[in-house]
Amino acid sequence: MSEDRRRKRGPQARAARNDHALLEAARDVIAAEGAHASVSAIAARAGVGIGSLYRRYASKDALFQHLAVISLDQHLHAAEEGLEHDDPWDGLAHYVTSAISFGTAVLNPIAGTVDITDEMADKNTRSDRAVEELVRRAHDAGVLRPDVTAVDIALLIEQLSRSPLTEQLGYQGRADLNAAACNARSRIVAIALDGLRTGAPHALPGQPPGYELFTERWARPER
Amino acid sequence: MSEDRRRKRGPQARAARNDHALLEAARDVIAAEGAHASVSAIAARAGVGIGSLYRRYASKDALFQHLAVISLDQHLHAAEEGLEHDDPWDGLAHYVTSAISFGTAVLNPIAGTVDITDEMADKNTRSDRAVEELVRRAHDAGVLRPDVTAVDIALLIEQLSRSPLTEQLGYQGRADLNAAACNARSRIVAIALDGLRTGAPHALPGQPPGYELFTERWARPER
DNA sequence: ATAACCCGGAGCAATTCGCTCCGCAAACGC
DNA sequence: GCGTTTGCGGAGCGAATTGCTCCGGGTTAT
Repeated sequence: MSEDRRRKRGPQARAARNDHALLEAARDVIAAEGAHASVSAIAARAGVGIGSLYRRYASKDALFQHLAVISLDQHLHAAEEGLEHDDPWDGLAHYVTSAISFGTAVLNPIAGTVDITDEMADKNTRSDRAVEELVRRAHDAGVLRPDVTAVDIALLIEQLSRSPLTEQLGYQGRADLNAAACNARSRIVAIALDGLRTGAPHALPGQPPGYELFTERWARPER
Repeated sequence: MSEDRRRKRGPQARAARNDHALLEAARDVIAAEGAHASVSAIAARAGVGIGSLYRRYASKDALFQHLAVISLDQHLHAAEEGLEHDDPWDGLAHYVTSAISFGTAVLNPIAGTVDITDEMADKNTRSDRAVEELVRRAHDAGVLRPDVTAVDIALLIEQLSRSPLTEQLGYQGRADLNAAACNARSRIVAIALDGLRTGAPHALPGQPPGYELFTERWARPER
């Protein structure tokens, strides 16, 4: 086990890697289970003991708080990156796919457990503004269907960010299933994006998924 | 409280209504929280005591089992109804919207807790076949984009069936929020359907949603 | 009024939770 | 080489939550 952790030397490097793994694990588990996610599940998914978790974060709430700050940052960053694209559609699509891929999903589930600082509220406002600007640009360019609003897009992102349990199960030593889930999700996102867009459909990414993503215990006849 | 329950007379009528409310509540709560949903949450959402729940179902597992059977029936029924439409697109769209609206979402979360009878596996096979037929018809008619498979659609349905917590919160005496959530969801479904379809976008249903669906505690500046 | 019926929720044992604490292994100074 | 330091993992604690039982109270029919 420690073999994997020694690619960079020193205890500090391992600590940093653990910290990152913890945040990512927390994001995934919360996206799948909501705010009820247990610390032991998060630690297990990160491949870390709960002791290590509590050395870095004073409490579960502190972890969630930190996660909320980070997610808010990522969200704002994705929106601003979108505005940097010259092409209005590319900008909007970049924002939507980014927001879905790192879990904007965590923000709403844990919104009740963290306390929102002024700085966080400010970032939230700024990203809302940026998204509205992205939408306006796309509307003006005629590439986004005119009856879709920024709120529609926000809700779509929230809906598509929630992980089905499949991904969680797939993680435990089943990298193949995890990859299949990523592929399937990217196709769904592409479908939704084409639903937002005016004009002809755009080719779907990846390979068509098979039935393996559905719970195996749910007996599906071989075909 | 009992005033509301006496629209139809007699204890049997009330019992039947309770039973229906229980199943619907279980469906909603599971769609929002997964298989970890607690019986007390289900009973509370149905507006009945836990005693009444346990008079009708021997255990939590029994309730889940019954719910799985019913959902499987509804799912198969929706697919077969879709095949009865003459228009291939209408048939597919009917299936997708139906499957999303009553929670096909419950099936996968609870697949591990129920035991699957031969009859259930058979129904599952039949609905898979029916969906594939729906997809084939739509492909042949050229109304469904050719790179979308039946599995893509199944995964899309699963993703869109999962309820955000908003709806759960909205339920508790906030009919307005619940209606807003339904409206917002129907728009998202319509967007996804347009992403599946070839040709020009189809008008979105309902009214553009506002930000009220996001957790209120997540401070959004009034605009 | 009496009997039959069903509903709701307090309360029980068991499980799960967030969290603390301590024994252990790896890196460092000598 | 050996002690020191540092961070790790997980057994185990009390508290909270869980699935479930059981009984007092209210409603309907007679």
